[in-house]
Amino acid sequence: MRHTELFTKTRRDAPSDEVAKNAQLLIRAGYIHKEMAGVYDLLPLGLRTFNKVVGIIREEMNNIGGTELHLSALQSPENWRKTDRWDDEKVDNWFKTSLRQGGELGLGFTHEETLTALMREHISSWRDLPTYPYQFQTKFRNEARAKSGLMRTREFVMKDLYSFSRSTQEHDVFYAACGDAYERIFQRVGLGVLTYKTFASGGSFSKYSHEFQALSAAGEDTVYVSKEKKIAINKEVLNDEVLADLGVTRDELTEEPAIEVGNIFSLGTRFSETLGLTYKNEDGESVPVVMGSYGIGPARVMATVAEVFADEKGLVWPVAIAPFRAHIVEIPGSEDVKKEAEELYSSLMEAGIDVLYDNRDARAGEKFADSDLLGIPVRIVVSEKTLAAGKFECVERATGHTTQKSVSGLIQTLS
RNA sequence: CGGGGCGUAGUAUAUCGGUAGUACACCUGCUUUGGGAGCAGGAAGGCCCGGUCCGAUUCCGGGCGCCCCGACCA
Repeated sequence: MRHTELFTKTRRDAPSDEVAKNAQLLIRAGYIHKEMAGVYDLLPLGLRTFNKVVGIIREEMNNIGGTELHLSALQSPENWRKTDRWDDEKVDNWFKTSLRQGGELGLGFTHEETLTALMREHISSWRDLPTYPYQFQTKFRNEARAKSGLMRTREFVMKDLYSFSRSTQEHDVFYAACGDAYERIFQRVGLGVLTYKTFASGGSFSKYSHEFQALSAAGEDTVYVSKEKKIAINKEVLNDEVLADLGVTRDELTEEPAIEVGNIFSLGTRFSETLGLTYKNEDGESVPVVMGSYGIGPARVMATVAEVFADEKGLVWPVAIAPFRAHIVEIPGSEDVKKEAEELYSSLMEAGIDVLYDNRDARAGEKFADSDLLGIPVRIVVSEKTLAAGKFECVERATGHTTQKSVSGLIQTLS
């Protein structure tokens, strides 16, 4: 993409109504726009990174047998009344509205009810199980207090997968596989070393659930971590019994703030029993389906990566989720420089490399500052200097490491 | 939802009971061109409603919005 096609502008100043680093940087760099408290738009650059995160999650979900679908955001109260989650006394973060001709509606904050009810049409035999539908879909949560930029918003896309299994044993196998897939996802987006599969409150059907907590000063959660043993426990469930279960002592753990970037949860038969999702087993008996739910918020993942990797100059993206692989920065000079930059841009595009080409007629200082702020992994400078040298200047955003490369050298490095 | 703070051009800010100033961004021209250029000219602003006052952006009341702390966060 040519920079002149990108309508967003960078800002020198951080917005006065944001304190969170993720929001300040993403807004300054033109990745997102704040619509209101807890509600953000994804601008072209932000959408690119968001989609890369989504792509990684999708691949990993498909790899463990997930099947993508898309459920509605508008929810009829019917199923929620059955599970006793419609009443405002029970669930206080509903956005509710009504139909013109009367009748209540809710904007879904999760999808257990809808999907469980819908699966009654498709699951009737043991032969239909297990199955793992998932979606990337907008959730609405009427949070009492939105905060920390993209970390806690009122409208956000969630990848939510729901597992439908024949037995707890079968469920446990998938639960573990999904946990492993989550580890790969966070590894791939660059949060691997920071992210801990964390023991958390399990609810009525299992002793624990697991949260994936990325250690960060910006985190809202508190976890107790053993970095040696790669064990983490949410503060909410820290007690002697948990310590004994996990074979750690309190002394081995340090208290750390962390961001919950994902969670996996065993639901047992709570929803299937309440909503009547059963199957006939091999003996012809009607048995409730065993369920689990598994969530990741791609925008929160994006914000977490922004938060933990940014430096004083701006964003720093891992290659896997950067909006572009490389940033051609043309330092305006003679027509030859322009021609050279255009040719390089064409060559890289033809080689299938995602590249942003800063073809603006602006000064070097401004272009370098913008390039740093955007955080694209590699900057390729085209100028009178590089033209004279016969090679392009190639700078890694994360390290500042600079090399001189030919077109073929660049294509090789960036492919 | 409790407590605190804030609301002035596109952005970030200043001042003031009487003409609202600055920087960046924007428009025009000239110069400049490897780390957010210079000069000249230009366009652009007081969240809403009410009160006090000769006069309110300023003071008072209410509303709305935003931020922070706490509570809350299947």
